[in-house]
Amino acid sequence: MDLIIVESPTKARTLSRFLGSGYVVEATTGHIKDLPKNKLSIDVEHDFKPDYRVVEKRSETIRKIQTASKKAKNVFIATDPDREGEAIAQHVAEIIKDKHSLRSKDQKDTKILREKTDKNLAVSQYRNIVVSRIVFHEITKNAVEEAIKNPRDVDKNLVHAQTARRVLDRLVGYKLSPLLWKKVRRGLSAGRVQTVCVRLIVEKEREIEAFKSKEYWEIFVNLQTSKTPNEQKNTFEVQLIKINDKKAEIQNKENADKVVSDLKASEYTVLDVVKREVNKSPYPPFTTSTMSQAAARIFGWSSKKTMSVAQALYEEGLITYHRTDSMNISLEAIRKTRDFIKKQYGGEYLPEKPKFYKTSSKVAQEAHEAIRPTSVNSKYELQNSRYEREGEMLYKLIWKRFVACQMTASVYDETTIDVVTEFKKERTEEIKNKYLLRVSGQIMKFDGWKILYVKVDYDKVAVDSSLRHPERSKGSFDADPAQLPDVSKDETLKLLKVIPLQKFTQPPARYTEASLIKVLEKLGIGRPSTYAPTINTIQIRNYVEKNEGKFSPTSVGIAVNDFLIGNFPDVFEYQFTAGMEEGLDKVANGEEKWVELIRDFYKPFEKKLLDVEKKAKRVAIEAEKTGEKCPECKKGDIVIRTGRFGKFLSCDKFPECKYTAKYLDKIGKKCPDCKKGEVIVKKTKKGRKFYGCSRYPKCKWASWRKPS
DNA sequence: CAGTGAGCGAGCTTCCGCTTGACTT
Repeated sequence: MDLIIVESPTKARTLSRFLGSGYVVEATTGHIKDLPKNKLSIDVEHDFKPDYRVVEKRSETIRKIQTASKKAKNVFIATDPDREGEAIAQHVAEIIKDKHSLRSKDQKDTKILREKTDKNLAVSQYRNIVVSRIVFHEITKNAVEEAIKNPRDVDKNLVHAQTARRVLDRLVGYKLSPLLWKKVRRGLSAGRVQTVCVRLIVEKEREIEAFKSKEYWEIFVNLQTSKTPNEQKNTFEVQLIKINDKKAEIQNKENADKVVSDLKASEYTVLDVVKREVNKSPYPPFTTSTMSQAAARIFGWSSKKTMSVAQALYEEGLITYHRTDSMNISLEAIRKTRDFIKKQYGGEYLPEKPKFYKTSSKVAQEAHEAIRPTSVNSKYELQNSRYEREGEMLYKLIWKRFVACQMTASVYDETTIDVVTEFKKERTEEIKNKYLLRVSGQIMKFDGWKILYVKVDYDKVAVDSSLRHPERSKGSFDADPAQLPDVSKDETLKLLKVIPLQKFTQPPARYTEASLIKVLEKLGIGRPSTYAPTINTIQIRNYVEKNEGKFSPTSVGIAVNDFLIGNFPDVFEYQFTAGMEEGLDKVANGEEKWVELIRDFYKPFEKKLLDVEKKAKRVAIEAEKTGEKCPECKKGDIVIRTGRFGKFLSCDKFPECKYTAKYLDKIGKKCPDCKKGEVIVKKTKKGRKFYGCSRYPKCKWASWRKPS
């Protein structure tokens, strides 16, 4: 019997199904060793030696792996092919070795026979067991069999890269958080990822505050061609785009009036009619990031919800792994999908060659495939699940996006009509300006991959606004070309109407979960497994608030942000993680020692730490005023403060006046149960919002959903 | 189901990344 060890229990189940009886497959369920969280667990004085311990919650898992390893002939450690996976592999090797070392202690005659690395043959050998490391990037029988043919030893350099990553994050988090407890408020936290996340939100808010709206004008002209006698199709609308060969920028009413009067006094000639064919390629298959963005935009789901639903689909065997930064697709899946497309839609929907997609992210680890249905032929089934309905919605979204990514482009006919002004003879003297106006539009000639979004029954679920290409903002006015009359070069047109429109520039948009994840991914900050938890953390810490789906910073968030950015600018630079990744790559390649990497970071960091600890004053957090006067001392203002148990009301004359009161976040509705109390918004210890009655504990009504 | 803030000082809070459950007030 051979033992294979993977990370995910679902993966273990899948593997044992198609590998047969010669194999036992066990899962680690993530990391099995880590730094204990109640202390720093890093010996800064002695080369940053980390104190990795077995994770308490995994003791049962570890025991199972150890027991199974005793019966095995070969142990293949098949944890994910990335940095974290290599560290888990190392830890698995250690706990297996421990088991056998224990035996050698008990029974003097059984000891480790050999522990060495050969080039091809692998391996650490204990008595009659061979332990080796294998990797595969897709869950197919082929991939696993290939992997088993190519065993290797655990890559120590890659493990060291993980150690460096882990130690760095621990040092940043566990050195800066206590500093915040001292200088700002108890219970706060800082970290390489979460602090940058808050920073993005704070800086966006400041951009919005600093934003000054500017007036501008867009001018449209309705024209008529005499060539087409057919009444309904002989008019069209063009937009002013250039004045004297320069981009038309009209900033106020005076200028707009001048242009309008010029345009009214002009004659119009067709300068050019350009027709061309435009191809629109399908979108790449989903990754965690793009899937979360799409589900947020289309269904309005939080990333946490999307990930939970995806987890259910994954466990049900309906989709591939959902925490991934990769767009790779197994060749087998591509082949089957191509067969499906040809059969279902016909050859014109099938490109000559399969389409491959590549991640643009430099920090991508690509341990898994893209998110795709495990079988394009399989019908959706997820009965008796709490996510029955949502599961279907998400599955169909994933299914379409994936099948589409292997289909041909959709083809459009694009028509662009350019019109120039000439001046009526009698006014040539007055009007010196030359105006260029344009209209362009596209009409679908061949639907290609868009057939999935137009005709297929699945469409009720995903009328997909994410699929709109961002072609609109090219400065020219788009129209449906079916509505464009057939005009020709040098033709004279009749002016019908000039339409000036006053507009104002809009402030930048606040982040949503989706746009935040997009930026984090672009910056290489955080990983697919941490996007949702990070967004959760910064809300639980009360650094940011989500209102109508948009994030804004709280006064605590702003205070902490300014303190950290002010004192530790380099750690929370947007480029810091990218720099760290570069260093980690060097460690992984054996070009640099991990201890050196950490030392180079820690030396100046520690100095700064001591400096700030000594010099920085305690930061005052601005309390929000309610506008009410204190009923006790009649002098102070009532403000909203945050204590250990959440928000409460107090007098701002504290400590002279000790008035306090409960803070009730009323939504303006009576309790549906007792009809006497008010419905208020409360938060669980974990930070989740729920609705309750203000008369609690007299009335015990509570609900996760907002009462109607 | 009272308590919260400032300060006193005991004992506590805290990171990121890998993986799932247990199941919320």
